[in-house]
Amino acid sequence: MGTKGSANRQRIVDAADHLFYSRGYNQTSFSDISDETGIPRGNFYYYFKTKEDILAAVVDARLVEFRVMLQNCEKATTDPLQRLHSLVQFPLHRESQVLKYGCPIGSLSSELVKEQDTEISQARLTAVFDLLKNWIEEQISELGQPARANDFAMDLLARMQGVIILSNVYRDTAFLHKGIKDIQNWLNHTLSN
Amino acid sequence: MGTKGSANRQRIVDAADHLFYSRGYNQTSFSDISDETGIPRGNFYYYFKTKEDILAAVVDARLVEFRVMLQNCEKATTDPLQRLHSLVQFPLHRESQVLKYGCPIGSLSSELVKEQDTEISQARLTAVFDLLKNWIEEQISELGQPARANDFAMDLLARMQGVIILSNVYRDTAFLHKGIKDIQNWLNHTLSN
DNA sequence: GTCTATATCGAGATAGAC
DNA sequence: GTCTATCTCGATATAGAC
Repeated sequence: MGTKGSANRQRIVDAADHLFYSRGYNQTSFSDISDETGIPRGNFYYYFKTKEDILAAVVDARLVEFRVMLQNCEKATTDPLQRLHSLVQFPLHRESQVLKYGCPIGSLSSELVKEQDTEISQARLTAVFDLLKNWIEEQISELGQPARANDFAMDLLARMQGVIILSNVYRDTAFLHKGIKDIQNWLNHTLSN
Repeated sequence: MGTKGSANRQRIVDAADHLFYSRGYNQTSFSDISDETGIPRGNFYYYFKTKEDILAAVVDARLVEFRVMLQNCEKATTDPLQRLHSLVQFPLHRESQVLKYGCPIGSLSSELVKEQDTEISQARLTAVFDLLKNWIEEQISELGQPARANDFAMDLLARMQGVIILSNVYRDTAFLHKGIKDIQNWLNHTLSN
């Protein structure tokens, strides 16, 4: 175990990760996390100074989760276009959660941009978007179109967020599938120049 | 004044509307609304039984705001395609707020889908999306393509939400403008069949 | 390291005077 | 209709025993 070892710490982060996703950060209390882990409230302060510190740990955890996801996209194939397809399909592997709770980074970001105080977690949040954005840019560059990489990455992220939001609001599984298919068609069309 | 008359009631709704948008529903307290209006907390309960009742009134107010916006789109021109362009450009008229707080209906919806208890406001929220969706469908039908109306309306809403989310997260004014321009190009291209 | 007990604060909500 | 005073609860956070 490193500096962040301890099984209990990890259990707290896991429960918080799940609860922040399903209920939202502000709607999740220490009691909720305590109920889910069986670890008493007061104990949290041995591992974290504040609730915001737990949030930071959760965001770090999501960063790791997304890195793993991207690595899986890379393992699947060496073709950058296919890798992008792999990324786009990812929400389908989490379909029921996406329909119920939206995007793990998009919905959390939306909640945290409203935060008046803390600007700290703000930077952490765009870090997850940046991770995806940079990875997409790499794939585009490998396709020999580095000049379009930035614009394209932003467009792709925007489209995915839009499809997920609408699917979530209407709990519309058909639209989620159709929206992703449309993005894939757009991928093929726009990257074959 | 009708059943919902009273200047004070209106001032409460106006302040809540603004605060729910800039801070979020759950992050806005009665004290916040009291500070902004000068009306004491206890007084709110003369006009509303619960905080959720205030939320319902705010959603109703946004419904009215969006109806007015759509009516303005209709006044501008009789051409359905131009009316859609008018709708798409709307976020630019609220640019600074959109960059800071996102979409008034999108961000509120994202916050409220997480609500475990109340299913009431849930239905109210999709009502605003439905208002936009139905209006878009009307325009498409008038263009003689009623079969595509539903799919097209969902796509358009998803694209706008996506562009707004990314603009908001990165506070990227250039992307907001570019994203809207891209949607307009897509509008022209896809509706000229 | 782990747990209980408790402090402190601010939230939504109520009662009742004026 | 308007205002003050107050209730109750649950939130984050702390102290200190074991």
